[in-house]
Amino acid sequence: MMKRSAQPTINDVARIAGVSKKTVSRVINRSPLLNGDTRRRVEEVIANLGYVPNPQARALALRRNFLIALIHDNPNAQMVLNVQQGLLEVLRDTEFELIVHPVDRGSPTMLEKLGQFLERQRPYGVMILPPISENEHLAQLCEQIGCRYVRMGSAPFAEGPHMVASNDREAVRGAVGHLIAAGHRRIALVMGPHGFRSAFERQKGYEEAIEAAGLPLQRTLMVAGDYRFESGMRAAEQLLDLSPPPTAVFSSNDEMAAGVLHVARERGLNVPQDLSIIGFDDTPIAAHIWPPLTTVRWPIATMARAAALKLVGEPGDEEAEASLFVSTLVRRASVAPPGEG
Amino acid sequence: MMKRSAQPTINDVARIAGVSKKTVSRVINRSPLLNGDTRRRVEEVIANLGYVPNPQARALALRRNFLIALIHDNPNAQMVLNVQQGLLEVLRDTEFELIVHPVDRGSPTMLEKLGQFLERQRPYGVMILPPISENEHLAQLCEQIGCRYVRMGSAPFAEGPHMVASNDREAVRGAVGHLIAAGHRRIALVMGPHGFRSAFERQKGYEEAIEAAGLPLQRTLMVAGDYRFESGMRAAEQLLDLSPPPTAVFSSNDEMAAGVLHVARERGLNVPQDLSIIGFDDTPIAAHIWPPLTTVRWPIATMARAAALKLVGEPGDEEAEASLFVSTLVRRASVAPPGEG
DNA sequence: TTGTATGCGTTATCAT
DNA sequence: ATGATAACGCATACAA
Repeated sequence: MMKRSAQPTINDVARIAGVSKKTVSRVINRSPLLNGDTRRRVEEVIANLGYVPNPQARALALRRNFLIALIHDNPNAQMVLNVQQGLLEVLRDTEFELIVHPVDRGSPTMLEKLGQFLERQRPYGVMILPPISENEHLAQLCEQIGCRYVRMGSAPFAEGPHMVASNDREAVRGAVGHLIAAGHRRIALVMGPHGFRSAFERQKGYEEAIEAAGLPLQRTLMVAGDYRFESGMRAAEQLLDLSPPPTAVFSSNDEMAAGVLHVARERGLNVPQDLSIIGFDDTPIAAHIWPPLTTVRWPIATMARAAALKLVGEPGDEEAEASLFVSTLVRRASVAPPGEG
Repeated sequence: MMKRSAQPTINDVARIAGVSKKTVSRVINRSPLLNGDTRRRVEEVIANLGYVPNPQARALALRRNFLIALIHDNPNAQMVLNVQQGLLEVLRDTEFELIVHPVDRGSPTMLEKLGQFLERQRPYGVMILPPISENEHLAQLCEQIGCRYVRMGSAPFAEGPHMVASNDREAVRGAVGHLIAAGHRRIALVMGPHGFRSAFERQKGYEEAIEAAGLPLQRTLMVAGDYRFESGMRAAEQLLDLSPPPTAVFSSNDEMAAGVLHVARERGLNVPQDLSIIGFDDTPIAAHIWPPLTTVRWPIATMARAAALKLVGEPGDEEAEASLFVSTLVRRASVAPPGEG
């Protein structure tokens, strides 16, 4: 029976500690009914041997893997990465690993495939990113399969244990309020794509700020976009052709804001003197374009950490209780009072 | 024994097909010694039942998981994400899943921890990103443990089956050559951090291009950076204080190039009229700043796909043979002939 | 509080 | 070419 070459198993621990496998198993799984002495003795052997339970065997016996799955579809790259970082900060030094599973929203078999994935892989928990997180069927699927899940979104559309949300509406209200406070009266909105909760919330935030200031809501100042650079350019062209053109624009994300900036520059406009711009996301682009972009930063990594804690944390963890996170306005150089209009 | 509720198992298939478990197993694993009739019959039952082998059980029996691990440390976000996309394109619709495992280069226990990770998780294969991919000990570790691996880098520093490399040196030679062809003679280099192979290769490419043109290699025109925006700014300040200042600068990545652009703008310089700039990476930033940045694009996603194929593909796959990939110069608006010097 | 026997779903060994 | 039986390493039911 010489196979001491590889990892020690639960049998080795049991034999050396002079107890049964089951007792070792109890120590590992923190069973409450266990003699303190026995526990200490076993723990010592475990430490000496450097024993770590075999994840594959555990997964088979428990019918549950020690994996956290990140499910997303087509959000911006920076967000996915920030989420991964936040998740991994919590998962680091735990027995959990992160598995990334993109899906094709729009595919008719998406739910079916995801169901197969969950039933096969049996992850310990899943983190679902927007916009696919808004899909109620997906949440129900997790529920049915009995898989823990946390949804991320721009508004709290689920219960606390299953949700990490930012307050996009409020944040945008603040951002547009900042424009109004600077003296702007003709403020445009570049919207996100139809059907996205984030786009909806940001639009609402804009509308509420405009109305709160007693300003008229003008449809011509609200133009559609799809969160991409090019759509920001198209929106800017449409907006700057207006007479009079807006003196400021709030863009529902940074990438479109960069597009607006691009067009403004092409037309010889000075930002912010001739046109103020505010974006949303605080991507690296925002700080690196010229002028540096005033934008809304949402605490993605913090939200991801909280989500991971909800998924794998001990109950009662304070940090895991939070499920609403506030975004803040990052003031840089793309906002100024309006010029002579 | 009523548990037909869940997934069908290999036993169900065997019973219905009227064969033994082992035979089903042989079908699944494409064993060559198998009667064609039997195979077809079993395959039919498998299809009818929608049977899929349980990954956890396979992992336990095979002592090998059907996971591909992406190991990286602190490279730029865009690269990690592009790699993930490339990898996932190949892994999609296979039995493999992607698991992301960042490491802390510099930590003295890094190798040890990684060893534990590999022995515990037993991934089917690992993809190692630069700069940690340059660590020979890590490669040896994979070798010892018997884990397939592919290293990614800026030069082919390993054998084909274990390497996907770009030709940074040649690409930079071309980029700097482009500057020289435009008439520049005082061309600066913003270097990457010491110890990075990519930084080294890009520097060599610069030097080779300068020397090939019969130009003098001037140390004052070669300034250190660390691949971050701020270091690009510091480099630019140092460079633009020179008299005469350079008429063009090649930056070893886009982020630093954006920093150079930033400082040039602060000093009232026009780009490209007063200063031409070329970057490296073709990150989204490059296309979205003003002026759009001429830069070197390396085919990260393609490299990642090839790596995935090396890891999980059938032997003989042509696409999996490739291990050197060419980067190309993307000409945008940040290069012009030098003004009156 | 602890141990025994058995199951999880697959693959490997060694028969036939 | 196929099958019976034993791993694989851990957890659970039930007994002690």
